[in-house]
Amino acid sequence: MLAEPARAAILLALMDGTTRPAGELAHIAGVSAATASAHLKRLLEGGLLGLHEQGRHRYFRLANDDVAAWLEAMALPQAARTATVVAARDPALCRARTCYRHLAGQLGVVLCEAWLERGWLHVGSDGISLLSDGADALVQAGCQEASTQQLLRLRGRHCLDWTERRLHLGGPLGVAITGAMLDAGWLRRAQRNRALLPTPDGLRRLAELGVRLDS
Amino acid sequence: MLAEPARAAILLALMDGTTRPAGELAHIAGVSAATASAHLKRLLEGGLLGLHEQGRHRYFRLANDDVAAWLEAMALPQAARTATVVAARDPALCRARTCYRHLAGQLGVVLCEAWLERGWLHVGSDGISLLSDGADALVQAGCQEASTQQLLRLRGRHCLDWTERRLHLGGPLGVAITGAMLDAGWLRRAQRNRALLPTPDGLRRLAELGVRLDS
DNA sequence: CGGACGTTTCGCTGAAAACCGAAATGTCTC
DNA sequence: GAGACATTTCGGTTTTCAGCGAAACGTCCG
Repeated sequence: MLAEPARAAILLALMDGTTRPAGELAHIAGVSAATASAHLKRLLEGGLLGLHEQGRHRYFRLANDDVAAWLEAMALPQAARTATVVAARDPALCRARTCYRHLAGQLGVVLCEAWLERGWLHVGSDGISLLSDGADALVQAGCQEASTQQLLRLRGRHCLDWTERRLHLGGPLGVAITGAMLDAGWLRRAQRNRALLPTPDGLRRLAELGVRLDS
Repeated sequence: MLAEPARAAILLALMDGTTRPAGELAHIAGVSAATASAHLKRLLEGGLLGLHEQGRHRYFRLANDDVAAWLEAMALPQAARTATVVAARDPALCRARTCYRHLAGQLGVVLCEAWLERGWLHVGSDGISLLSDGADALVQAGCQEASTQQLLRLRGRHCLDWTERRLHLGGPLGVAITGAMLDAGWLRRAQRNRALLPTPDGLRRLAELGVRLDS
């Protein structure tokens, strides 16, 4: 499936969680609409893509979080070679970005590390869970959008960061926490790419929670 | 690389950590020696295989643990469909087996779970480490082959089990612990497949370390 | 209704590569 | 040194499939 450059380009373009019509994906992949249509059909039948039809448009997205995690894992060996190049090109992308739908980059790694240290995150055999101390702290710091009940139920998983080469928090729990921070205005999505820009207020709140960026 | 069934079969055959000559791999993949030779050349140049030449034989193996982990990750979606079939076919394989070179199956999952519970394993952002309590217990239980100094330095990583659907201990630390248990005679390799057979003595020792199999 | 637009289907071409048999290479054994 | 064996290289055939243009289909808009 990923052996074809055109298909890889399509999947890569969707890895930020966006939803795009067929024509745009054809342009991104650099092939004709007819060719792209054939690829999209195969990816759809292979269960890698999801589809949302609306009028004469057909919007494609990754099928689910598992697919995104799988693609991240697949891309690791290749990314190891070009990681330095990517990192040097965009510092913002290196500091904080979305890894599909959860927080990655320096900020993601530091958060995972700090909260493990404080005992807010617990690693069990069924995944990573957020303990009540952590959930309470998150809400008290102003992240009211986070539903404590929900956060305690969700489980996360480790995800290897291809710029930092260290673990950060992914899975449903990671997605929920990242979403709550976006809703609370701590982070803002960049227009151009997958970068996440911390707001001044967000930086302050995160520091209260033990998440400090060196630079 | 994996798009070709013949190449996939070759890699799959080497995933148990074995080392096999070209002719055998050709037979396993169901292609002629000439075809297999071409595939092996590509896999070698691609850095996926390692080579050990001995006389007129050329023995191939996976290049390193990273490749094995990568293949495991690749195979996950497919394994999910056929997992039940495989599990039903061989109970021994389901209880304990090698996942490349570390312990997997029920025994691997239970070990990881129990030692996390006891605080012998610690999950940090740089991987999973064995704390001195755990290393001491392992040696005291009779696993003298384990070098305490070395074990404390090594780091492990989570590995998702495709029969149990839960996490177990992989990475260099997992390999070292599994190797020590094999050397100590707690486990024995099966002839036919990747199964690991616990010896009566091994079962007793493992139970002392909190690793109990239900059945 | 009719034209513009996004998308898919169809028919076809060309290039990549998987595959095999035969021959060549290198190694072991007698 | 001769023959058996494992493996690779070479030459050639066949299969596979990405890719495109043209046509067909369905939707939106005036």
